[in-house]
Amino acid sequence: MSPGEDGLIGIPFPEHSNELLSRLNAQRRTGLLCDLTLTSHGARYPTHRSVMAAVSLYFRRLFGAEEGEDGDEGVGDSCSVCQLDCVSPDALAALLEFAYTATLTIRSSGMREVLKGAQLLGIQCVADACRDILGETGDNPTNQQLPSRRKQDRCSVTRAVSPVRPVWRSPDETPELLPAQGREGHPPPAEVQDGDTRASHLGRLVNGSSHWSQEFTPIPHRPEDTPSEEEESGAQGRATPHHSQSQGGGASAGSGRKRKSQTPQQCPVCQKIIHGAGKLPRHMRTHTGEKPFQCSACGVRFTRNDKLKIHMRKHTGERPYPCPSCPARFLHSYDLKNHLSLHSGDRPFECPLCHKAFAREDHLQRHRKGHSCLELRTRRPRRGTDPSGSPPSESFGQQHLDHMSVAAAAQLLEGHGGPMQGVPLLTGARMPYPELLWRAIAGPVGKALDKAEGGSSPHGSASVTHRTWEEEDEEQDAAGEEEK
DNA sequence: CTGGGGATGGGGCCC
DNA sequence: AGGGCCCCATCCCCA
Repeated sequence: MSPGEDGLIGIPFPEHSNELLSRLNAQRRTGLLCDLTLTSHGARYPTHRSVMAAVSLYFRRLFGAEEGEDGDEGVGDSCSVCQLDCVSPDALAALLEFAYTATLTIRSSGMREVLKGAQLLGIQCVADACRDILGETGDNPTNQQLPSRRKQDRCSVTRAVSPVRPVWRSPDETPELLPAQGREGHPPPAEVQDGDTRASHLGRLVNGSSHWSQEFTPIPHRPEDTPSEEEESGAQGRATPHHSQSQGGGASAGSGRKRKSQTPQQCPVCQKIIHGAGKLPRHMRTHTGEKPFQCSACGVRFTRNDKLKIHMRKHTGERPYPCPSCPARFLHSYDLKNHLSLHSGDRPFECPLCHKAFAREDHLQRHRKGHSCLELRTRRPRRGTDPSGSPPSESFGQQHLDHMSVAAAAQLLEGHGGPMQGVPLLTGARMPYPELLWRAIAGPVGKALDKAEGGSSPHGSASVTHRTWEEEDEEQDAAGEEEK
């Protein structure tokens, strides 16, 4: 892994959004922290402004939470009741349920009312889903879990504002949805189409489908390296990053990164470039923790099916790698390789400092990381130089030479020097998340905390130090001056 | 501290 | 392009 160039790492918590929504819903049901009550024909629905503003463009604009709005015109905190008689109570309840559960549960007979409410309130995905069902299957009562879709004719979308605006008579009065009339700070609807006459009491209403859809139109100037919501969610799951190739004739929105045509793909979480076609989903599971491959014998789960396959050898007793020199058999080919070095007595991995030889490279690394090689610790090299100060063993091949230089640098950062210039060392997902987080924040504050807590990370990984060579140099220099 | 086994994640090759 | 299979490097754990 290329150590995070910017020192930032992403630690996903896939369940967070669900848990958050679930708790908000629980608060709604108990009325806890509810600061907004929606009413419809006498029915009252306690809710949260922030949630409604998040889910509904109407409320976003109502509360002045829309980007670029200063909120001056928004409804102040004093208003707590919003009368929405234009939306039927059942539809309003369904939309609120959707807002807090991400699931729309409605009767087919109420589909049209929900569609109308979704259009009025600017809940685009619900409106789209309702239209799809009404248009495609009409009265399909079974399809109650409606997918969130953005399928629409974006070519016809024009910049539009809320077709309706609330009227607040006083802080204690309830607002009503009325036709927009050029609200200050907002241009009037750029394109007002023939209205839905069913909402007659709202006066001239627009066809909500196009007026709210702009809300979900991809932002053309979105930074190139910022994954969209769709990319994010897709990458967090098993899907590969993608753009819909057919929407709007392709080519336009988002400048169309064509990852699919490129073998290397960048992880949206850790920014690592993953080589190999189809390898990104595999990598993403290291972030999500998803382990879709379960052993049928013992239930242990794995992130990869090839690891499960190897695991199954433990149950079947299969050890496909026999040693030609002894009866030993092994699960892995590299286990056999390690084993063969025992027969040959080869110890090709020699510590350049104490010249102790090891049969395995990782054992050499461990040796050099640990406290066994005192010479390394006393003769600490400057950062960026070969820690040994001498060429490695001649038994090393060139490939090994290259490896050693890299490994040595990694060791310096990992085990002896700490992150270079405070940049956390990204050593891969093998490091537990708390440790990764600790390293991510292990800037000056983290180091100070580290020293204050005896040099241990929050969960006791005392072997991890965050001191840099510069820090040690400074300390040594200071000590030298004190001696003078 | 060391040797050894096993787990994990990335890359290459192939289908 | 996606996935299977394999190898490799690295890490963790235990004796």
